[in-house]
Amino acid sequence: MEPGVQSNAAAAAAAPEFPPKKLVRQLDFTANFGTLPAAAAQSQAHATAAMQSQVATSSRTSISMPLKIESPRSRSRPVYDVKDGTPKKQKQCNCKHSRCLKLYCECFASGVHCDGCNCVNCCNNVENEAVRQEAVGLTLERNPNAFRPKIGNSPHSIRDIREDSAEFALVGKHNKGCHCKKSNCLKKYCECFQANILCSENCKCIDCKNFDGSEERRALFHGDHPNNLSYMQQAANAALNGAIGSSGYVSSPSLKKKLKGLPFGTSAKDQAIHRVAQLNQVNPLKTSGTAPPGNPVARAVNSASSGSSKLVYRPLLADIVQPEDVKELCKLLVVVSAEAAKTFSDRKVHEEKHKQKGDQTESSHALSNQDGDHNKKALPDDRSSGTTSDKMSTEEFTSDSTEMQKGSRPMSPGTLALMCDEQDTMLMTSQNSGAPPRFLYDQSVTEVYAEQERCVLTEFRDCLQKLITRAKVKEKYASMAMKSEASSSQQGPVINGNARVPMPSPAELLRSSNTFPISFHNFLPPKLGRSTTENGNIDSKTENLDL
DNA sequence: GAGTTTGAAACT
DNA sequence: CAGTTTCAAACTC
Repeated sequence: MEPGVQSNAAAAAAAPEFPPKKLVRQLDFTANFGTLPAAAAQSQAHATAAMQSQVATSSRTSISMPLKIESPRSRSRPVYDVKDGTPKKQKQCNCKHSRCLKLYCECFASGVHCDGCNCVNCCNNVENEAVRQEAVGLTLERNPNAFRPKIGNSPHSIRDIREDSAEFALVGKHNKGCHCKKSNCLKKYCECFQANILCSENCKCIDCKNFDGSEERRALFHGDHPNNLSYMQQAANAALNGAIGSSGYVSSPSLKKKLKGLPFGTSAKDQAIHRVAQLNQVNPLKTSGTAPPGNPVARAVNSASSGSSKLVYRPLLADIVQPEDVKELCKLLVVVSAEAAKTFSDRKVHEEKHKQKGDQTESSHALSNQDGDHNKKALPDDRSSGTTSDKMSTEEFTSDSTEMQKGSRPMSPGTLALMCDEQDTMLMTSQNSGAPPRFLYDQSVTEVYAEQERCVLTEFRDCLQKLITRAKVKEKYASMAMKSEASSSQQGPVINGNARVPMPSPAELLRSSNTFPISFHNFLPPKLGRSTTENGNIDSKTENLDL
């Protein structure tokens, strides 16, 4: 073994100043380095360097900050197994000429020591910590943001992604943007693609096809590959777990074949798109402001390109769940959440009043009662009408309230991330609705969250169950329709249970059938008042909710 | 597994 | 800042 190449175990043992190698890399959507000590109120470069220094010397700071310097390269760890989604062993670099002291090296770029890598002359280890630190300094000198996450908040959040886009994209944006020229931003050469995000206006790519609404991208992510959904699920899971684990995302051989098989730049359609892209200069995003789908020309081409002769994958739910339904559901859940907060607050107020009343009664009658019973007696009777989980959530979180006050909130990072945008709104809503604000902030924020989460998840579950029922019914009808078509010997290609036959297609049959409602609207719960009117307009209860 | 392609990083 | 070189990963055969 070369002297520079170290063993993983030795590195881990000898490098207590660095986090364990297998730490899940976290997507820092906030990129919030502003939480660094005021003492580090220098440039961001210094802040980052100071952070490394702090970490390296295991010194001060109880401040919440990433212990590990995030990789600017989203292509690195963790790698998830494409089959079961479990984390695989991390990748190892193969550097030969950089001594693992430049950003070429994934490990170095990730801010971790090389650990069981196949590198040559590695200096990214404990034995060469001085050299390494020097390299870190040089790198930061060149680029103060070198070790910051490359993927930041998206300017086009979920709401801006076209609802009818079938493909899945994580919300995020490459801070620097990619500069791809030949990969159409649809290969892992592209940092955006690798991070499973759409190219943004930051990108300077040429002939980009990694935009929302891109047929090529859609084909790549949808196709008829049975595992594609699981890939997406995996990516979503990785994201929810704070990782940008796209590395294992397109790594399946079958999907590679699909990639390989894509007729990039060969079809007339592609040429048309190419021309449009060129008309849009390099990166269409830069000229259209949003995405090519916002560009009428590009949209037209995309639309035309999905011609009638092409086999189109149509999910069974395609006719049931309309884009507006998803939006609608989201709004409903927001309302449910707000309602839950309000209800919870009202209940608490009632409890307080009840308790005070009880105190007065007790004090007027006898002083012999023990104080310790007050809280238990104060538990409201009306809670008995609640569900078991209702009680549980309240009680178990009440016991945590002191811990919560200390700043520790028993909430998953995923939940936090999901709620970070909404929680303030929720609390404001609750306060404005008459709930004692101090109570919310000082005691029961966690309880409110728990209650909201419970209500939202319950509502969502109910919707999904109904959706499943609809899908089953539809599947049955589709199957029947196909059989009848087959028997009339006008058989067309069948994809996933949806026959593409001259006419009438099962979808048309289904649409024209009154047997069951097509629209998702129809089985959204009437709770809180339907949030859409008959003609599909959103009523005043939800229309001002900014999703 | 070797060779090629690709695009970020580094350099001029 | 633009052009070129270096580099290592992704990809192809």
